[in-house]
Amino acid sequence: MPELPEVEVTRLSFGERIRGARVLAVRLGKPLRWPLGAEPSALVGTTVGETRRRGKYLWLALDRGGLLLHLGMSGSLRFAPEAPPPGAHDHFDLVTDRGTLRLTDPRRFGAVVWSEGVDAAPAARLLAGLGIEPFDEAFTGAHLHAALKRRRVAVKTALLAGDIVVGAGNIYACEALFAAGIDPRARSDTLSRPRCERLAAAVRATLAQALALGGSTLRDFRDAHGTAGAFQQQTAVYGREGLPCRVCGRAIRRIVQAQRSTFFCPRCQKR
DNA sequence: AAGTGGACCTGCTAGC
DNA sequence: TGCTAGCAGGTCCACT
Repeated sequence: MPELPEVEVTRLSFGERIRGARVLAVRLGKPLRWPLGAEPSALVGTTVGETRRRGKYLWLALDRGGLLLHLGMSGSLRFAPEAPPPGAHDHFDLVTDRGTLRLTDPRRFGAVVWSEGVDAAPAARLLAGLGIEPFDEAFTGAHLHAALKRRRVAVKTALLAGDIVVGAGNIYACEALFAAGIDPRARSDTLSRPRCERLAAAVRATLAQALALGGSTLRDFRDAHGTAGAFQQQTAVYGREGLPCRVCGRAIRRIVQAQRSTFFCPRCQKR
């Protein structure tokens, strides 16, 4: 699910509300991708600080250390004053005096990991190697061009890898490539500087638009209030195999790259 | 060293 | 109606 817009929408929907809350209890469900790495009881009595995002990770600061959260493929967070009894897919509850922050994640690719700090293990190790933030001013066409030059993979694969720029997952990588008029199969080191300028701008614009629409809800994404996103209703290519391109009318194609579906318009997007 | 494929886990849908 | 194959928003790790 959750690419940068969904993670950021989630953060915005509970970060301020939970700030300053006192932790009353921690409840764990089935195992997630990694163990919590702390005794749940050790978190009780601490106070929640700032909620930050890095790539698709969230960092929830506590008095001492904090929690690094990832939503995986199917995770979502809710924060509400009253939480119903945990269901089969509710695998983490942070019960506070202002409400319960609950991770629901059917596939359990998500994670909640306690760490002494963002810059300490294990958080630091998970965040190491992440690419630049797309809304950072250092993410320029020049930066992208230089990074893509060092690879010899399909440009879509390079975007998805997340070590050049973070945040664009399968939906938004497809959408950004369409917006930039670039064939997802084009080899990363063949893209001209001007095309990289267009691609960098398209990545930012696509993510910004998705953010403004509350993200994409394909099946189960919700923000911390329980609200669904709306971006999925206006994708240009993602999930539109066989349907006419909104620009030229040609049928959108689906191919597989790096074991993921890629959608593109064979006329509007060029190598 | 970069590139590729498998692994993790569950649920839903299309097709027979 | 019921079963099965295929697919799903991510990313770490082992291997070539």
